[in-house]
Amino acid sequence: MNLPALLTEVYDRLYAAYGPQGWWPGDGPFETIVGAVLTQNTAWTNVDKAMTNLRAAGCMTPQAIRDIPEEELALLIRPSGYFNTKAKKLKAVVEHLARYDDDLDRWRDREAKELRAELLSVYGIGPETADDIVLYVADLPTFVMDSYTQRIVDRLGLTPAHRTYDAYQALFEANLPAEAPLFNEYHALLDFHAKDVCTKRTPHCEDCCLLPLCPTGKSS
DNA sequence: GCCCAGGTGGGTA
DNA sequence: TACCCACATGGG
Repeated sequence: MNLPALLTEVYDRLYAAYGPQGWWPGDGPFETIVGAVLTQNTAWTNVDKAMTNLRAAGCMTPQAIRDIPEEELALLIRPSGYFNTKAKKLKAVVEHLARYDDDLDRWRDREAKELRAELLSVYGIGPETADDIVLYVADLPTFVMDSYTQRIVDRLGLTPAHRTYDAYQALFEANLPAEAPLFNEYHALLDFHAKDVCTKRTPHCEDCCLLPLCPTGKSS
């Protein structure tokens, strides 16, 4: 099976097994950006506590985060871990948003790769966070990779020659139509599969929907 | 108590 | 380019 067909088969199997995931369209573009930063190497349950604190303090707007002292911001987001670092990151991000008068709708007309490159220049925004924002905020097609999705790629025997973020990402982007809704759903399905179905405790579940596609005979 | 969570930036060779 | 390491809380 060629790569486009294989990746389409993977998607179809995941979708059939789990249905639509509905990741991150709900709470508005700015909350999505905040969540993308706070969730860096952090469980979402902890991010949720920090987000609740920010809302309760009236700090869930770019201007409010610009106005609050960094030390107070750090205190609010403490439950999400790395709070000093993340406070600095959020400050850097909202500083960047001021260029657009905090109007994130302006990103929707951009080229995905160009916006991605711009975001990467902001302190605290690395490849995954940039892709989160491009895909889930600007609604532009870029494929989000993370540790879970890389693990599934590996189990499918598709590990790229250079095991870099960009190489894993290119695997999907070069072999699928560049459609934001597809990339959105695909990433969410991969993540759900790796995190909530094939956990480390049961790495090779016998009824895994991807098992027939894994060359090693082990599921993801 | 131990491991890990939807990473990133800075330093070193 | 390719590794290290610090950053830090909370749940299983």
